[in-house]
Amino acid sequence: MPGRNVTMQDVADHAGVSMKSVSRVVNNEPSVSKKLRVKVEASIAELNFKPNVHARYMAKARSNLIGFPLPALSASFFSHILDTALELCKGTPYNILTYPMRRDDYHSTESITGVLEQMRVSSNIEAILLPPPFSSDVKVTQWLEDNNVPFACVGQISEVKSLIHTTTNIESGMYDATQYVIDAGHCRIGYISGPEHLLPVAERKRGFLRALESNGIKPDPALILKGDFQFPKALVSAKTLLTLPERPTAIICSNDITAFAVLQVANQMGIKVPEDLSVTGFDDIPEADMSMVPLTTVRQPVEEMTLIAVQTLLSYLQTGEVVKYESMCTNHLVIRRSVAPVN
Amino acid sequence: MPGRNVTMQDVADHAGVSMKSVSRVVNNEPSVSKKLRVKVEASIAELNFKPNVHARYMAKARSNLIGFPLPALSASFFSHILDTALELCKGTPYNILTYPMRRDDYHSTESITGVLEQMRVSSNIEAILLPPPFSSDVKVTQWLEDNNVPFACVGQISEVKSLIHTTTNIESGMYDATQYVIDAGHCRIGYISGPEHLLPVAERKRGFLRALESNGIKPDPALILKGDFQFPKALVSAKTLLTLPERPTAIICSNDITAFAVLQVANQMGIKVPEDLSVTGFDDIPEADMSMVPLTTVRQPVEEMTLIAVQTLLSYLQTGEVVKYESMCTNHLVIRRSVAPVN
DNA sequence: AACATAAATGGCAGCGCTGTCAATTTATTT
DNA sequence: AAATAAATTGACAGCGCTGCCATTTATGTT
Repeated sequence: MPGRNVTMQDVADHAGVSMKSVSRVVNNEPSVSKKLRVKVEASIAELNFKPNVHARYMAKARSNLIGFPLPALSASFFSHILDTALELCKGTPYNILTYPMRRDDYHSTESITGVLEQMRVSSNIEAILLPPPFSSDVKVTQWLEDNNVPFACVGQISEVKSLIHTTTNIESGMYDATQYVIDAGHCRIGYISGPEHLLPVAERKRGFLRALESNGIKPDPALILKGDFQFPKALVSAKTLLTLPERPTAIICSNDITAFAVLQVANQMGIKVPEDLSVTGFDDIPEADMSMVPLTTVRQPVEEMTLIAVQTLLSYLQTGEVVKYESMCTNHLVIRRSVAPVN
Repeated sequence: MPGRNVTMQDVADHAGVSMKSVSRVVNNEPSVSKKLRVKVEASIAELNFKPNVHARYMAKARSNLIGFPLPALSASFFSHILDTALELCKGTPYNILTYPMRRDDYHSTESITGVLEQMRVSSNIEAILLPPPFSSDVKVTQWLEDNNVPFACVGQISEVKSLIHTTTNIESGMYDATQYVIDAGHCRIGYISGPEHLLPVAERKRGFLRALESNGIKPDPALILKGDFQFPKALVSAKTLLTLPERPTAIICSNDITAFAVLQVANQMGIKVPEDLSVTGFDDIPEADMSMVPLTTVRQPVEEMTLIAVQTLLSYLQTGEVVKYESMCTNHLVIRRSVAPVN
């Protein structure tokens, strides 16, 4: 066991200055003479002093902590957000405190808000960076608003006003994807949706429908299925669509996972993609590019959204001013090889 | 902004008892009368008191914190570990503190240990739960040992003794996979390795080689390639293997990502899997099952390993005794559809 | 050179909690 | 019922740091 840790007082004694001076150096406060700074920094280095975060959070009225609830989901997506956010906090006094959520925790709104409450009260966080799927859960955002917790949403939309919502033109992203498929000559086009009570999911569908309409294609209810974004159910939907007497020549999926299911079922049935069936996804998860036939899909600019969300949060926390209320980033179609001209 | 938070003193005043009594109730200490407990719990509920973690970590000599460095990698794998670990901490005084690592942070050993040092000194963590890839980085484990930080490794092996290593019979897992392919009649078998300086990666290769040998197949150097576990390089390796004048009828990959690359290249070249080419992976990441042709691969029992690692850690922290030094879990072949009898 | 002003440093309380030990209440024994 | 032991509760310091304000030192002005 390592012995007692080096404290600020130790450094002060070693450098022959007051503790407060050490504190000033550590926190880069102004009005510190060069001489003092050099001396103290030497002692810090020699003793290998690291300030104790808990003590700091205790002493400061403000914790300088931004909470980030980390969903226990397959998660390159969240790593991406987190990575960007951490990068932005570098050089500011602020820090990200991740709150891993257990799977159970986000089935009920109650336990989500329970965790948020925990973050707020126990750890004294000053704001929350809210990633999907929480960012589009009205009950969650409502709770945050009711409790006066500043928060910024990444990548989704919600009716409740956060400090800032970063979102993308989801509707037109899906419109573009659909148009692209239509341009390839398809007109019997299947669609597998997700949990439509979430606004962004509904948006996706609207984009699809609008593209159909503006091309004079009447939506066929038999070709439009409801899914849940999960693989197992998507498998069933895909099979349903592909065993139709007159099956679609293209299937548009509301997320990439669903598209993978379509790919798998098609392959199993001997239907060739993209020759006999075109498929598109949404999200552009990393695996979309690693798929057996690389998936044409819509990419959300996660990094950009996070950047805006965190910058807004930081500037709000530091100045108290809100710069913008909503920011629309543009997503775009990533064309790979899962769509081909109709046979 | 929410006003001042409810403190333990507030609860004490409200209940008309001393602060220490509230503390006792909150911490479930013995020798608290039922009457007191009821009274205090009522006040806690009424005031919605939540203890401040920072204050607690300050006051306690021991922080009751286990650090978990969270690699910013595509990460259902880590969520799984985290989830299991959190579950196990429930009901103990211990907690997991995640330390998200930025991508840059784990390219150099120096910055990894920098982060670990940070965890140890700044947050006063008592132990570390070490997931891959850190768990097989000797420099990291060595550093932990040198600094007397108790740690438990999940899922890898390393020469440095941690409190406990949980690992699997990697070698024989790969042996089984190879044997399975050989049993299907293949004898021209390609192999794409990973970063072999990591022990577990070397183990995988040994298993492959041993299976070849015990079946009297001489390893062909032209068929054995070195990769880095990443998709782009795997793409190149796959192409190399499949454009060979006499190309292999099966390719064994040292991880699933690599196998995906093989699948993609084969598809692009019009080589049918599994009819014309059998492929196996290793790890059984969730996407293995969602692949266009579901991947036959070797599954590591992550949950079991985490369970053992965390339990050992907890019991060590609470009793000071070390129960075991190494634990071998068994992985097993998950047979799906990417392997078929040789044509 | 004497004074005013600004810059640099130090002293001390207190953030919210728990550990130690002392004070009080309750139960047990003779 | 008094004396002793056991259980329960409380008072207070202190964990390591920062905010506030007092003090010292350097800088500028006439």
